Amino acid sequence: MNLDLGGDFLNLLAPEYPEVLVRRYRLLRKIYYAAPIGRRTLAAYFLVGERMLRRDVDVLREQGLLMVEPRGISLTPFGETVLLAVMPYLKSFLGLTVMEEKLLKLLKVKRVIVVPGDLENDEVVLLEMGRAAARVLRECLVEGMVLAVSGGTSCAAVADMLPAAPGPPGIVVVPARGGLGEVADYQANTIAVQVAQKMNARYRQLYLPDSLSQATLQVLLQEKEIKEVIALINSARILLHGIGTAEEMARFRGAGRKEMERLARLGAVGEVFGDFYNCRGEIVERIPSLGFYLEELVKKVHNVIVVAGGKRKARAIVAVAGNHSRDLLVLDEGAAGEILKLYGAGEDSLFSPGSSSPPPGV
Amino acid sequence: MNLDLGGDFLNLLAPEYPEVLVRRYRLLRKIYYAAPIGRRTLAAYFLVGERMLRRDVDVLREQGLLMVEPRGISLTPFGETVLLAVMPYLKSFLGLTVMEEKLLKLLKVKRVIVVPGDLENDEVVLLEMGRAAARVLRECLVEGMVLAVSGGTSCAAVADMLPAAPGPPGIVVVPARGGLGEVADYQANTIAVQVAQKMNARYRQLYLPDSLSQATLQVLLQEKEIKEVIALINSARILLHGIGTAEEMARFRGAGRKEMERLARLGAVGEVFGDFYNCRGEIVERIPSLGFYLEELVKKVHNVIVVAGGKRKARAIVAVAGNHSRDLLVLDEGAAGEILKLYGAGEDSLFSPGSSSPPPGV
DNA sequence: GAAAAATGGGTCAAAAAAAGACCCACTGGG
DNA sequence: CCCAGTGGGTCTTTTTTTGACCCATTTTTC
Repeated sequence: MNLDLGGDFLNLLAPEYPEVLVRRYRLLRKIYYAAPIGRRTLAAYFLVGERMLRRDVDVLREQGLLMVEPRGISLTPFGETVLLAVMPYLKSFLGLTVMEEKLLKLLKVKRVIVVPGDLENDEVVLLEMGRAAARVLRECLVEGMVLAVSGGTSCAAVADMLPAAPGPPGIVVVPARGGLGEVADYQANTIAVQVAQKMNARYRQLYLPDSLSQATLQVLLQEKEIKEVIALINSARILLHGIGTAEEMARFRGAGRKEMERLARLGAVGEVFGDFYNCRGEIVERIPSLGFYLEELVKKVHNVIVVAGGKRKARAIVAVAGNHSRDLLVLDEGAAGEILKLYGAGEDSLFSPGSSSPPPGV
Repeated sequence: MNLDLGGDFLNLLAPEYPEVLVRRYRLLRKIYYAAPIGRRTLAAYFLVGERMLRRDVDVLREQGLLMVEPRGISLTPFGETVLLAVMPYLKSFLGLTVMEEKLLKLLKVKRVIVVPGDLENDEVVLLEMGRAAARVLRECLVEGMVLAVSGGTSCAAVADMLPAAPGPPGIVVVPARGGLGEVADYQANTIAVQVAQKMNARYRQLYLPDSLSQATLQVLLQEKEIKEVIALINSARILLHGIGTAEEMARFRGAGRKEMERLARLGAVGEVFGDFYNCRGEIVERIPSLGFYLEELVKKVHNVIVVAGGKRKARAIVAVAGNHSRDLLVLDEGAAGEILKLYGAGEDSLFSPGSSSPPPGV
């Protein structure tokens, strides 16, 4: 699709246009996810004045894209259609399509989806990523498969956005790891349940705290229930997981200051399943938790789907997906832009303010 | 190219954008043809305030598309590049591409080029049409061919825009008709000379007033000089001509009121070479002028190129090109839109104010 | 069922941007 | 040499935008 070039040319004639376009799109998207929602709530969300937001709402209402009712603002059916239909064009327009192509070359992934926006500015981006991943996830499901899901906000978003419709028969959903001291909503166990219920599938739980002494772990691993679940995990054909930054994950696991410094010295930037990766994708530290590690698992799994977003995760994503094969990577524009800025030819964008794009001059 | 749909979707989010886009494009184009040109002159041309025009100029200057110097405003090399490159995208954006496809089906022409804008609002459209026709014309030229050109402003524009570069050897340019009482610049003779000189080709002139008594005509036709030129005309392989509206042409030939009424009664709407066509493409009246008529000529000619624009010529164009084979029709958005409104599924556009496009609502 | 929170619509004044109408120094072609 | 035409600057007026409210109503919550 050679729309990009044309879009760029057209933008030279009306350089102020992309900004409003993106602003209105974000508005539309937010309403889609939060409807019915009020004017003031929206204004607070986007950190703009109430009146300013009102103007955009008025324009979009006049276009028949949204309706404003006493209970709040929502999309019209037409608005929903447009929101969905406009996505590929907007992606082309924003250069996300070429970003995807660049990332395909840069990373060791079979497929890349870049979602417009930045997780760190706009939380609906997380839902959007979840929706994208969920759609692909459903396509991958085959009768009788075991699906392993990890924890974290990203995976939770996938579960959230998964349409509630029966999947193929015989699917079993298992958590890909034990419980971490997280909020229940973001635990692998919780997410596994949610996914299974939406698809009307079976599920198993893994009651195994993540941070245990080796001795205790060995004892627990003899338990029949736990052994069974671990066997299931190891037989998974689909694996869905997120990526953590080394710093956040270490802090999260209650690492002391000494340990943090050690990780930094080792160059750890990304974390998955207790394994810490440096920027070249080498595992520099692993927290012995369960009897399996990601690397062995990944080799047997048919489809590995990764979901991660936000600028701050750029390095972590490259660390994990740069040298280890993944089948699908869903990320956001913020992370994608940062990755290309760090490791490839960077492209600045509109969603992430601060990096304005000066015209090429003559 | 499915850019149109995307453009439409994107326009739903920013409905005010197409207007500025077109306005800036017209500005750029006008400067291209009239550079160096001053702010005030431009403002007068577009019928807008000086300050308003200034803003657009400022924006485009900041984009590096044009430079403003003491002698006036002109395009930068980059601006010229953009102006040329943006054309196909703009045409898609404005729906001209689909217009071309519709016209191909509606009319009996092998190829259609619709130029953005309306001749009647913006005179550079004429030049733009001329440029488009000139480019194709040059492609058609083969060594030793005879090229017959007609008169009128449209053909004059083609001659104007023809790049001054030698064509294939042995080309002979002849006027396709005798002199009409027109301004010299628009006479077929003049245009033939201009075309020939630009291509460094030979040419012949036809000194034969268009409106003569049959008797006088017969005498003149015995002249060796004239017989030779007529023979050349009849051997032409390329024919370039415009289209006149019946009314204007009749008035132009000094028709009385009675004759005008007669033509109207006959349903004459278009005129070419003294032949008047009704809307079904039938010749309802012919002014005996030379020994040849268009129909016989067209059959022998390899390439017939027609250039005509302006809303008021819509009916005439259909009358001539609707039932008589033509190889290339160059027209403007105004005429194209009017034709489709009259004879096909009309599409309203931005160049022709007055026909705003309301959103489809829900 | 009542109270509380949130909704859209409206209004008004302040602020900012746009627009119009100039004047001025200067260039460049005739 | 002159003078029409040029861009730049500036002033005021007008329009638009923006912010900050209040109000009647609906919806939710307790």
